[in-house]
Amino acid sequence: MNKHMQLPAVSASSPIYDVLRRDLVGGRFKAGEKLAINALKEQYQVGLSPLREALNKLAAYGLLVQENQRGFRVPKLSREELDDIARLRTELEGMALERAIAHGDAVWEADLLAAAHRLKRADITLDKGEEWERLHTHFHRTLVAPCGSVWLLRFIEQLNYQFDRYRRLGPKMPTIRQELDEQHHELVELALQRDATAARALMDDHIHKSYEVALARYQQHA
Amino acid sequence: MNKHMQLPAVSASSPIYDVLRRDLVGGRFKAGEKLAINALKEQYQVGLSPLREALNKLAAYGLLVQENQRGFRVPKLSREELDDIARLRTELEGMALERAIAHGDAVWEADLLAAAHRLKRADITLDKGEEWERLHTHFHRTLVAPCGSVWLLRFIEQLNYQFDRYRRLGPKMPTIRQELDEQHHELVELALQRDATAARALMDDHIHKSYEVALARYQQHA
DNA sequence: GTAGGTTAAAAAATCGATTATTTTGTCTAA
DNA sequence: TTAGACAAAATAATCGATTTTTTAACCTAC
Repeated sequence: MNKHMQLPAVSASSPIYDVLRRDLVGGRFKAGEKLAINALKEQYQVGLSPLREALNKLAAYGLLVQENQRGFRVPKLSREELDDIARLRTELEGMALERAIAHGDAVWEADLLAAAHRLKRADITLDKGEEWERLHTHFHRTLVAPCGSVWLLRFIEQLNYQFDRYRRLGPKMPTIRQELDEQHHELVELALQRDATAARALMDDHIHKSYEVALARYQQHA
Repeated sequence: MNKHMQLPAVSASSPIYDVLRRDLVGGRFKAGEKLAINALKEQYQVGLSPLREALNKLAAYGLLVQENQRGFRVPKLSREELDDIARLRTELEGMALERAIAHGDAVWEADLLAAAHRLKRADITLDKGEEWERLHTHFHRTLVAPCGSVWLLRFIEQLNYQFDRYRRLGPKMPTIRQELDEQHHELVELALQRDATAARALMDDHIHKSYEVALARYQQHA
């Protein structure tokens, strides 16, 4: 495992919190939808208190909107917000990648290679979309992990969840995905070569391509 | 009021949440301290459910640490984290300020002047430290408000709360504070002149000076 | 005297029920 | 027909009590 710093515990390991976050990011709820708490209670087979606490956390985290005395709602999607998220991702992940390349050690290099390999394997045997998502998230996290800033990592994680709400609106697009997957490996190569400038440029392009996928899906979605 | 975008509702207006956040940022709890929920319940005269929901939100927001089945704890302070926060503040607020200067309109200019003036007034009649803090936060928020990025504003807000946990460790330092206050007015001037480069440089310096204050207090605190 | 294990006390988390608020439907009057 | 007021239903929020887990104290055996 990584020896990197202890995160200030964003996700207390409450199972219902994790499950709900996964379902929100994965698009199991419609954007703008109002959550019927009692229905959720049954659907997920949890008590009211743990459920409400999870919803509160998710709201603080930006994956739900809490309205005064009227419960919780799935945030709306908008072109403007997608642009915002993609732009900030570019800035923050670029920054983090540069720092990671400056500080990452041999363990990081090994982790990176492993994460990229597992991702490719999961892509070839392309069952289990959820498993691919997990590995994809893990790869991008590994890439920036040794950037040295706990807070930067937190923000990047948050932005990625938000971004995925758009990206995962539609079904897979095999051609563009293959292109993106190749970039994953190129990113590893550049990172191992410690070429921060080229890596950052590629990361910019990678996020931009993902953005175009997300945007297309968002526009089809309407 | 501002006509700027609807934030994705970070703070649901639960009164206990706001009060607790203020007290956490203001240093009414010791860093590392374990929160006794029943004591809080009495102290703040609230029920268990609203209290726990507030604590959960604060944990998701990074102002508390939630440990598996052992309640909530005030996060520890560390030199490394302070450095991290200050550095990220510099990057993010600099970015936001540049964008705000590019997009801010006449209403913004007026808001800025008003916020700076109120802050100075509160400083002269220097009673009510809490009121000064409110106005200070409001000034810095106004400065970057029209940056056009909801998420950037969220992250900056979060970082400022964290930063203030360090800055507010000790009593006022009149000399350095005066210097910082002058910078507030200079920031307004540069913003009105739309000199993004100079404004950003000044902001860098402003945050750096604040950082030195915070660091001194943190070191005295041990 | 210390390590390991058992029990008692304390605290956190959860549950079921109650209360308060909002939403929906219906009726009346203009 | 429509706007407004009222009542009923639905839903959210809160409360008090119970259950579970952790922490502390104590005891025993080595």
